[in-house]
Amino acid sequence: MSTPHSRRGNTRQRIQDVALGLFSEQGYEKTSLREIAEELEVTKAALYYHFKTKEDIVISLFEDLRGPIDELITWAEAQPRTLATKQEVIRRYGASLRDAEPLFRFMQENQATVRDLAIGNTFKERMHTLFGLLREPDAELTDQVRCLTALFSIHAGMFAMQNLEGDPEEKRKAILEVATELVTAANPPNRRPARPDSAQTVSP
Amino acid sequence: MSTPHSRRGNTRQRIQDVALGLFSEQGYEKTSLREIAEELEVTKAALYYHFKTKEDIVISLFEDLRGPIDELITWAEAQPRTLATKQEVIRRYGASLRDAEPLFRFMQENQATVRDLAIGNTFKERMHTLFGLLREPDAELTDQVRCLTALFSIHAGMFAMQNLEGDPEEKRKAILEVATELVTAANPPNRRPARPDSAQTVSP
Amino acid sequence: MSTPHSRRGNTRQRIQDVALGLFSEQGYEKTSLREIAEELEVTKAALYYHFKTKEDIVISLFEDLRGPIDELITWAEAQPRTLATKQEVIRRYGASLRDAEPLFRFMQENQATVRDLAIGNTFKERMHTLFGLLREPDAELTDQVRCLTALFSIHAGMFAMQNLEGDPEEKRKAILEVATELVTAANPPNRRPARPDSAQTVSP
Amino acid sequence: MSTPHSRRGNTRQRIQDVALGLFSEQGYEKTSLREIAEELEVTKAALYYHFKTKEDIVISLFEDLRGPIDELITWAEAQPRTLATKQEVIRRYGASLRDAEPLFRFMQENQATVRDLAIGNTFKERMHTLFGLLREPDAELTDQVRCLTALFSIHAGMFAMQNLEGDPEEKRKAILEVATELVTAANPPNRRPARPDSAQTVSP
DNA sequence: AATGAATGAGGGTTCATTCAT
DNA sequence: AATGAATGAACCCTCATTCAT
Repeated sequence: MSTPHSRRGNTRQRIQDVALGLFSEQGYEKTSLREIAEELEVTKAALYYHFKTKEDIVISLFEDLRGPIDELITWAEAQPRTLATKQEVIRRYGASLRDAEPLFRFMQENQATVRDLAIGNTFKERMHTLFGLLREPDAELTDQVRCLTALFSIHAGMFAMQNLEGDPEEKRKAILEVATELVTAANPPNRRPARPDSAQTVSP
Repeated sequence: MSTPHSRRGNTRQRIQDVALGLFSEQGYEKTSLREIAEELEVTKAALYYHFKTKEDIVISLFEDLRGPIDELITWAEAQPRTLATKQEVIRRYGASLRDAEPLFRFMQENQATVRDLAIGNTFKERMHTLFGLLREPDAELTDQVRCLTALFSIHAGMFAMQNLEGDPEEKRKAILEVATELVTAANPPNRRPARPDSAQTVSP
Repeated sequence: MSTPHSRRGNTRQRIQDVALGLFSEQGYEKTSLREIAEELEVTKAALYYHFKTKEDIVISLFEDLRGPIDELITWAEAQPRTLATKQEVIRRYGASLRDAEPLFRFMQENQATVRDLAIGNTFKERMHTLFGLLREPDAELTDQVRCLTALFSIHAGMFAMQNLEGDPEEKRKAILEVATELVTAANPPNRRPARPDSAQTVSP
Repeated sequence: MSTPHSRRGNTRQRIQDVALGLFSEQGYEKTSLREIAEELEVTKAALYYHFKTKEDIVISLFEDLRGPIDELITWAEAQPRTLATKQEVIRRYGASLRDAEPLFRFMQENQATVRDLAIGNTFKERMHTLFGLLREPDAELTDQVRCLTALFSIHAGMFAMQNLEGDPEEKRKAILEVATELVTAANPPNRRPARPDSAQTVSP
């Protein structure tokens, strides 16, 4: 079962798994290919048979995420730009994240690295597109911030709350609830009477 | 002004400045001491005259922040645990961040690194303490999330909004406003009617 | 014509062609088997089906040249050691070179490599034998140099003149003419009145 | 005298010496920095203190040659374009070569490498300039070949004759003599009667 | 006739760090 | 207050080669 032979055929997958684990645990730069190879009990050179560079491993990891998020964007763009749609975007985005938690942890904690990893920009764009789907361009600044915060609370929340007591699934729900609230508040039904209570920013 | 002579005596400071700049621009691991030294037009060895290790430079950077935040904590702990106090905590925290923006950007984008940098834990604890000052331990999970999100929106918002149009100072204000709202919502005056309507925040 | 099917049976030849092309373009060490395989759209392992080692590919290339040159030597040794014979040696040698230009370019530009490639010595010996056929052992040093230069001008000339304007075939002719002149000058008909002006080398 | 201490200050020079030795003995690609470092009893990293890259070592070696050859070119360009000048060019060029024999051997035997070493082109240009100083642009093709051959015989001759018996200095003289002859033959005094007899060079 | 998967050795390069001066 | 010279460890990556299939 675990002889060199029986492993054939799934090495690529195993590399991805181990790499993601280590990258998200220790950071990208601090994880060496030697380390990955050792944990897999293969040689570094074996990694290079499956991936052209270290960066290529990361790229392949991101590819798994691309699909779901692109689908989400495509779906949202086809919907009417209503509050209900936006709330559903939040919900679905949260679901995507749950399935890709380690990868998001990696992104979250290695932003400086991801930033110039080429794939990084791709992702930033996706985020910006999502943001564009939630906000109204002519809305007040505070509303824009609400939408952004909604998005980020999903990202950050997941990891920040790991230390907190409580059932993970319930925490997830709570995060989504708050994010939904934020989006809701940012998209008032009538649009004119810009939340009477809201900040003293505009209006007399 | 910038002759070798006029630099006398402030090299330590200059190292910190350049290091912080590069760390927050490129990330900690990707910034080498050689790079720092070159930008300062001194030798690497000179850095070691002023700092014992690379990590020591980071530590010294964090020290500038320690004071203000410790003061904030001390102050808050001496206040009554009211909503007003919590709102003031948010306000003051936001102010601290503005003064230390590059350092926070560095923290934000190099979490994986900062995490095992010893000083990292110190900071995490501070954050946790701040969090403890905002939340009510027996509050509902969503309220806890609100407080956490308030804190994070201050962190993340600053950088995420750099791409957004608009006057920086106004954006800052908007972020603080949303954060304040979140804390406010998380600390309802009466405590019973756990806002089902949410967001509408204040009201009599 | 170039479908996988039509290639059947001539892979060995194709490897040689591509290898020679790359070796002479980029040098032996800088050309990897991966590169050769990729250009042929086969796997590296396929190369090993046809050749035992990388060096073996080179050896096989040289083998094509061995024949013609050995014939030339055999022929020359059977002739009377006259000037006419020597001139014909030059002519024939030049002809061999034209047919094997890339291989000679490879030799010329990778001497350091060829030198310890085993086949290298074989070739050096052939060259020395040719040299022996042109020169008179008891001739003056300058005459020996003339013969050597004749040989080299054929080698080097071909490549050095690539940058020069002019019809390739005419350039070839010009090179051969000069080489012939050199050999002629090195083998004076009478032998005694060794160019009165020439070096003070021998003398009575 | 040979303690780590007494070596101080001349390491750079020692690296150049050892590197040139090994490069010209074994070839550039086959000489590893480890090898150079070991022969010097320093670490590879020490090499990088003195030279930015492996290529940089080669460049530094070529720099020693640049001066003399540039001087030669400058001098020649200031002279009248007579046969005597050209003969003197050959003489001086030969002298330069003697002082830089190992480097020329390296160039000669690693052309494929030198070709894409950046400095390689620089040198090729110098050679072309020298060639331009010897030949008459409107001369017949054979005369052009004579000039080129003159230049090459100096290069190649040096190494090719190493295997030949005889005093090195005398061999050098012989080579120069032949090269001079070639240049002389390529620049007939009267210019019209394009020597059909050639080679007999001098004559009264 | 050729592939897929892997290896072991080694490549050049960079790093944080040290220490005598 | 700072330098010049060097180290040791590690890095990512590439190579020629092997072998079961």
